[in-house]
Amino acid sequence: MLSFFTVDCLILTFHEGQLKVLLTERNEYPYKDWWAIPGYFVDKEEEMEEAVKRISYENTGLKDIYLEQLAALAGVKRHPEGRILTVAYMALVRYEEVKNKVKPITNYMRQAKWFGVNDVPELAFDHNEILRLGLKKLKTNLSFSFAPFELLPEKFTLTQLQQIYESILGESLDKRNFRKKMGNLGYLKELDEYQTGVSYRAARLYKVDKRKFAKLFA
Amino acid sequence: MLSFFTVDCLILTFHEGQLKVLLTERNEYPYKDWWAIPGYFVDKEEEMEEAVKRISYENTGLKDIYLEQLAALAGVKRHPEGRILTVAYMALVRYEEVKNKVKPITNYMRQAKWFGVNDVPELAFDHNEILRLGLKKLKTNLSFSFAPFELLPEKFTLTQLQQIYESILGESLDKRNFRKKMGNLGYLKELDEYQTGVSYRAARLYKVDKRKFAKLFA
DNA sequence: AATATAGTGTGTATTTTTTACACTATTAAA
DNA sequence: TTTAATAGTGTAAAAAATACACACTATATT
Repeated sequence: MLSFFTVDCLILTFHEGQLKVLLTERNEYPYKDWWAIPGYFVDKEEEMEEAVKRISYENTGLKDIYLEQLAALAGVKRHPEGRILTVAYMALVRYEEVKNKVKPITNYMRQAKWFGVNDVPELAFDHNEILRLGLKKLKTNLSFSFAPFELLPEKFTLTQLQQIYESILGESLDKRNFRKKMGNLGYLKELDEYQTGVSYRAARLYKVDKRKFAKLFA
Repeated sequence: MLSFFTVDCLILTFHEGQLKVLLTERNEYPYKDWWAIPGYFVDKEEEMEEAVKRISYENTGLKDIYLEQLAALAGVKRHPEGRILTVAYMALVRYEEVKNKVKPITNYMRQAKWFGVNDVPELAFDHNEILRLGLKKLKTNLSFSFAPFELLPEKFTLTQLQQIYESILGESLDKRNFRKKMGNLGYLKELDEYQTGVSYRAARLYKVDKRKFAKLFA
């Protein structure tokens, strides 16, 4: 009589100027050998978000990540053994923090790999739809979401921030106008620090003032 | 091994200048005698949206209504017999079309009644949270959603439209600025018809040009 | 030392959008 | 015919968004 269902976790990051999604190659029926979004069954006594955190930890080695619920999908035919409802979440992670940790710790997945979001094969179940929902939500909420900063290191350059906006919106933005607007928002703190290790003029670093950000959207 | 879950359907309408929500008084354990959002179990072979339509039909007598999925809620303790996942939907209906039909056809509910959304008692389960999610979604998506027109008759006055915006946003708007902006959007068709049955100057009626609307948000 | 490369950093003019604000017109009922 | 209720309308100022071009800095390569 209890609910029996799965969670799927769309894990996105930003690297090499584009949004990337972490996919795993399934090693289990159904859709064996297909690429899929990480996901698994929720334990009977486990809160749904805990399950998502567990699954994303197993795949990225990260705890305490940014999560948003996307949707519940429950098509009668989505699983060959009969309807299995899934609740899809989206997680945003910083590439620098995960790049050496990514590997599926479970044995029901063969390998994990980052794919550019525009370069994703046909996925198991309705996982292409979940990706579509995640990208749409990112885009729709961009102007009042903390999401862009979840994809960046604590200290970042305005060019990095602009690249994230551009890849979420799918269009290029004017540099001067972008900086003017970001400045006007008032929640970016200009630091007296600069990029290191670049072979060109080092850019100034910025931080988000989380208090001011939170106050704006309270 | 199949998923077993419920759907809940937040049914909203607009009447007497305010948003109203349809609540039913439960006649069944748990939360017997509490007010609740209409909802019930999804049949094994039934698509989730079909279940929502069935439930909203049982409560409003209407078919073909506007539906949006809000969220899945699955707290381990939300049901005393153990975790029951629910998928919450929001339905928008026209008061004129439902006012004489509203009554719960099922026997697990005692009565159905419209409540102003700011005048809702403590509800069964996590239903106050579902209401909150629905109102937030309405507000967030207002500027690119067809929702306002789902609450109005096919032909409506600009004052009616403004009242809907005002109650969704929770603030009052300037009449001239509102009309200017609506005019600029370009999807309202001015008709050569006027209100009837009012004891003051009759207002002009308008329609939405659905094609133009769809084109704008494609 | 010269050159190529790549990304940083800045200002202004134009257009568009938003905001603030008050009176006249129409109708039905008293 | 007066009253009450709501419909309907324009303009100016401010703010925000957009379009647009060039010089600067650091490094790597030859």
